[in-house]
Amino acid sequence: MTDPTATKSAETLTIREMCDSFDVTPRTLRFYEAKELLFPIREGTKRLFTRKDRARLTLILRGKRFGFTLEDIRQLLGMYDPTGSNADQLDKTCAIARERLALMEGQRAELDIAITDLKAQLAEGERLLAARRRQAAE
Amino acid sequence: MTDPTATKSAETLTIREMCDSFDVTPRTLRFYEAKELLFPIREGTKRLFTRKDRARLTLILRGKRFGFTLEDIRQLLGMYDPTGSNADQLDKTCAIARERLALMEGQRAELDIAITDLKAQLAEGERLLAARRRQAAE
DNA sequence: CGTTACATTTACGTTAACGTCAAGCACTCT
DNA sequence: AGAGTGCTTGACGTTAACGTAAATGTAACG
Repeated sequence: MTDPTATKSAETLTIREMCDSFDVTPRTLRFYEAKELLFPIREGTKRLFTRKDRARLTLILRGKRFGFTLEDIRQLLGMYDPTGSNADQLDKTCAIARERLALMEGQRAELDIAITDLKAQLAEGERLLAARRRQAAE
Repeated sequence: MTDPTATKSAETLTIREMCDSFDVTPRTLRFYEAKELLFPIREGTKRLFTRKDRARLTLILRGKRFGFTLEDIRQLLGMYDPTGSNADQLDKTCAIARERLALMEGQRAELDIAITDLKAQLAEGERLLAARRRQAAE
């Protein structure tokens, strides 16, 4: 037992299980693999997604929601996974991370502005609506 | 003076002035006009951008930074500009705005998570780097 | 052993948001 | 009048991030 060749089941997910739990299509997962964002185990011809793949996918999907490109995300993922981290590779990755961080904090500030703006406009819009309803009720 | 046919200058900007002050290309402005996001005055063959256009462009560019599509943004702009706002049009626009608002607040929450995550990873990365430098100095 | 049910690869299609010519007006300067 | 500069309208090209279809494989079920 715990046969090293028996990589299947329990800890790993099939492509379908993966799709269901993350709400993505198989095409997307294969695409991410082609772009070297995920590295599922190949059991014969099929793919088996590990815990690491799941963690990475979580980060990928999160990154996407902020307009980062997959290439941006691929570089950032180096940060979360220390494979092939020689000295100046890690250094570069840190530099990238600092840039992104600054970018994200700027984005947060802008988002706050946008939220405040939109709230104000919404209030105004609803004020107008209320006024019209009063008008219509006369 | 204040000739109503003389729509040019002072209050309005040419396409180039517009491009320079917003850091976009002419192509972009024409594209936005084609998509009905901007409505510059046509002085003969040329475009003249009004104060309203500038306000709209500010909002467009802001919206873009959060991954909203131009179509999303076009709908939101109805909110900020009450032209053609009959009763249930305004109502719909408010509904859209509320959705977006919820979306943006969710996005802000996630952004906070992502920032915290990235900060932690960055700290870890730099800790590793420091350790290696001590190693290399021995 | 046939077929049903997914998985896989290959490859072309699609959408958004512009970029990049090409060719022609419109002004202005000389 | 000629030259230059900038603006205009097509119209085709491009990139990212997948969608979708076709052909093949394969694992399990009855």
